[in-house]
Amino acid sequence: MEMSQQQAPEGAESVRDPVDSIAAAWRRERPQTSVASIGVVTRIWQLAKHFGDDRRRVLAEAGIDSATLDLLSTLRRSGPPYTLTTRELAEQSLVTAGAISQRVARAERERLVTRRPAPGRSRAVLVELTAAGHDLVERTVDQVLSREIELLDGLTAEQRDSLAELLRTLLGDVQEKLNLQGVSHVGHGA
Amino acid sequence: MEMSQQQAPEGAESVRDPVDSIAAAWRRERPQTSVASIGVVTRIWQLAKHFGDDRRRVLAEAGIDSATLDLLSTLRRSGPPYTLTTRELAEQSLVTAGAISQRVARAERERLVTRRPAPGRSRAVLVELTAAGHDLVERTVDQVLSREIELLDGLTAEQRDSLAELLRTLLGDVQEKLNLQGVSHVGHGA
DNA sequence: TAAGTTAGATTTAGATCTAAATTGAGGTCT
DNA sequence: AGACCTCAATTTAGATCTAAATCTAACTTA
Repeated sequence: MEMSQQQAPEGAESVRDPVDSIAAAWRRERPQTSVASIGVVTRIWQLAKHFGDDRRRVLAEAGIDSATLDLLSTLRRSGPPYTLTTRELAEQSLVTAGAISQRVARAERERLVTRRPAPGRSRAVLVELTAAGHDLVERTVDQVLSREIELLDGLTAEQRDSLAELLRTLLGDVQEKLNLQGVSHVGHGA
Repeated sequence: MEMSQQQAPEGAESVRDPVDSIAAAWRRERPQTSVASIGVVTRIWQLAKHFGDDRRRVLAEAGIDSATLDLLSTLRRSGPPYTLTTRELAEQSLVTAGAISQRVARAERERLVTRRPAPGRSRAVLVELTAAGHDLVERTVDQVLSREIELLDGLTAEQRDSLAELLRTLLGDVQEKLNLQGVSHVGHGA
């Protein structure tokens, strides 16, 4: 249950949407503040919030949550034998190792995955999709992705592509700056 | 403590970054799946995660969390008398009314805001920034916004502006589709 | 005015996450 | 061999959020 908002137009120049109003308000209240990032960062933040909230609602009807779908999708996408180590899962999911342990434990409790020590000399743990887990992904992934396409359909294909291109550049920069390399999708992350 | 990731190149065509690999993996595993949204949605999701994680780290050093800064910033930005109703706060923060109650209760415990019933016939509650809350915002907002500018500085000014423009369009569409109107910033939301 | 309704804020229950502490298998050094 | 060390996974502690239940003041209506 998320809130919505209304914003009265604000400062001097053209205030074209509520995010512009935020920048305008800062300029008015603290003229020395640099608001150059707001138009990009706040909109990314809000879009992610909306996408995430919407996905939660879509998935609630299917009886699964985003974190679990993220886990199952990562395994499904990896192809047969649908098995990854917990480390590989953590790398792709952008969450801590502790969160992965908990996600796997939950999914295991629901019989969506199994967990076993890797053969050989490693301490790794292998997580494998069960038939039930596989079925659940097949039933839900397309729902989630079609809903996303619906949410994007106000953009022309050209706009969508230039947006994707700019985001790719930015994400690459940011990951480099954070000394990270992140990924995942359908799980937002799927 | 978030995880990073590495991705081996994948499918047939040009796989240019880890997000492309996700789309390529879906095309390989489920050719009927529509992956058109992934290049936009997943990148937005990951960027929001990185921005959020980074902000958390920046703010931890200053002894404040993103949710509290979001609250204080919204009040600060609104200008004198730095007072808003809880409803106004919820509208701008994109979180539930319950979350706002809890945020305000925490901030009140730390003497960063005060809370009192609105005069007149309404049931509204007025939340007002204290001097300590005002000081804390002044000390931290610029830190947060400069850090964001740093994270964006791989883009040229033109790229940043077209990105902001495309995001504005998309956010407008999405809010309309969700029958919402959302906002906030410096709080990611600030 | 009394009963019932509405609307906004708060509280509660339950889930999830991060960061830190712990565990335990393997490997190393002497 | 025995004592350490290292690394990955797990567990724990604590924080926060959503959704739903509750509370209560302000209205409505007969």
